[in-house]
Amino acid sequence: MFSKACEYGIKATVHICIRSQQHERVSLKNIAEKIDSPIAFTAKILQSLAKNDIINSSKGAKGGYEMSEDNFNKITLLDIVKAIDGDNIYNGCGLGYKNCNAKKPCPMHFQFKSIRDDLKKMLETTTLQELADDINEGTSFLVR
Amino acid sequence: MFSKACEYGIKATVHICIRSQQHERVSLKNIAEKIDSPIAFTAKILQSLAKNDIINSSKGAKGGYEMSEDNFNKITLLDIVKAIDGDNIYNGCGLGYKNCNAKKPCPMHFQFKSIRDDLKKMLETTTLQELADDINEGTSFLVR
DNA sequence: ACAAACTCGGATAAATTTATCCGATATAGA
DNA sequence: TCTATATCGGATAAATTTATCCGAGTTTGT
Repeated sequence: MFSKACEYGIKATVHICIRSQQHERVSLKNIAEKIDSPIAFTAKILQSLAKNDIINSSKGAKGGYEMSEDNFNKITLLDIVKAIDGDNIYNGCGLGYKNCNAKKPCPMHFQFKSIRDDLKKMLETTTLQELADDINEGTSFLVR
Repeated sequence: MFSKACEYGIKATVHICIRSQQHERVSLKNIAEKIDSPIAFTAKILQSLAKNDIINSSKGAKGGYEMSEDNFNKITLLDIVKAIDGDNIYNGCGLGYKNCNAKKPCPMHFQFKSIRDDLKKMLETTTLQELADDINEGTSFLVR
């Protein structure tokens, strides 16, 4: 469904959000350990999340990544997915046609559209804060 | 969403179904031209569809691919997707965890599950016959 | 029996995604 | 100012997906 880069990006952002709620900055090393991801690859993903203003990064000693409090309930899964995988997964045609629309639909168009719309809606209504809170409450689990 | 191999596989099967409704066998070359796919790559995909009993292949002169009439309304999109991409897209965890379930859910688990279930339901209730009929009626389009 | 028209399947190659390495640069603290 | 600790970012490598090539085998029709 999502690329590995995107999976890592979501996990990382959730972890950063949780720690930022506790006013703690986290290092790349810490993140990669927590979410069990390759460290250097994770660095690239975090860079791109930072460039997209989803997280903030600080260089140097005591540096690391954090999320601004304002962003807790502003950033959604959609922001992350869009930044890493682009919008193809919830906007693109199921058969890969570039010119597929209601006027000239591919055979799967209408069946697919409602699923894509649901997916998009889910992504854009799920905030990082919700995800973090669930984990804090023990309702869901990031680390296995 | 789906791999390119899977997209080609769906398009090819729909085309084969349409021609089989007209009692015509189609060659690899004809299929690849119609669905605008790389011919040799398409051959591999057709081989795997044939091995999964979704289509039948015949070697030699006048050979090619066809679908048995019985299969028109038996084969669904799910059969094709399962044969080519596996079941991960509608069964797998959104964050890639292998041990993600209602008892130990990942942060996206429940939001995702309903979408995956919808996707699976759509795939397993859409038959090749329906797709072919829509095209025959001019309601949808395979060739652009 | 032979030739033409096909698919099969193994070996490669190209493209993309995932992953690693490392020097450059920035920051905190002694 | 110096050192330890971080991220940044460019180069490279490994793995996977996509795509190509071609000889072998099969079938039809002559």
